Amino acid sequence: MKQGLLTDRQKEVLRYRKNGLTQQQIADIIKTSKANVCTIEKAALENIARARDTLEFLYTLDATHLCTLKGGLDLLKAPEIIYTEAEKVGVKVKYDTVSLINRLRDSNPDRFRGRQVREDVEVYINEDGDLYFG
Amino acid sequence: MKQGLLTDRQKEVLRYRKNGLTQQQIADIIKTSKANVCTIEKAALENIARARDTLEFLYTLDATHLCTLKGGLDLLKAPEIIYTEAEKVGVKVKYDTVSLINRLRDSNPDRFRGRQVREDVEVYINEDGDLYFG
DNA sequence: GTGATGTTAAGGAGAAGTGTTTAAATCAAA
DNA sequence: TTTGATTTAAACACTTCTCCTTAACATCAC
Repeated sequence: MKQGLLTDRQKEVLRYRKNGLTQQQIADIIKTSKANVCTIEKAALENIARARDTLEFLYTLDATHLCTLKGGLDLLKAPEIIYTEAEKVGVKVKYDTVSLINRLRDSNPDRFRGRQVREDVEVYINEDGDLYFG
Repeated sequence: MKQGLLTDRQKEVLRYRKNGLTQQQIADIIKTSKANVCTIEKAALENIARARDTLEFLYTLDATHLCTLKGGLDLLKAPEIIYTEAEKVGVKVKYDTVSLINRLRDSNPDRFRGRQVREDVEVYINEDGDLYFG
């Protein structure tokens, strides 16, 4: 099985960066353009973020499905819906209104436009009142 | 940015599996063959393993490069090399000979053939004597 | 402004991943 | 042994990723 998201190239660049080299210096070493080094580094960081996100998802498997935030919904109405649903299943949400909205928006910025939910968002909650969005 | 390694299909299958459904039952629900469900589930688990592996790599960034095991090297000679190098940098390796070899082989099975190292393997060590291979 | 650093966009070639089907193989339990 | 569950392999169309180049743009320090 292929293992690890990062390519050899990406690891190489990350190591050099960790050692404080500039993109130009790295470009000289690995014989390519600095633009390319930038691209490779960016891809590497995205891959790391994706890895984190993937493991984050595993939590939703242990959590129970709470509700679905329908596309078109006003983001500011989400907390009340979630609090109500959480109460039904007897769990206290561990986030206040503001941090709940922040968590929601941070979970996947692409799914929101201003105050509006663009696509359906599934909401999961675990025993601790932790929320996950999928 | 695309986020998460798992496709919707893969998440769907994992959720049904978590709920105890058989591959056949899932196949009926999502209207495909059970073989396909198996493939999707397997791919999902591989992706999760890859995510873990990716984050594991981050540790090597905080570690210092110890040495390179050259292709063709006898695997059984690796521990001595590593112990010697670790001593030079003043760190005690936290693995005995046997578990060191196991860790090495587990790190990436493809890189070994029997007792022989096929490709160069970079060895990293951190302050705790933990080893990472890249 | 000049130079160094970093980012972004557009495009291309090759590699890899995904979902799918079909068919065959393994495995455990009734 | 027969049945249900799971796994594997091969093949195919599609999509996405990766690395690369070139060229332009944005910061920031000197």
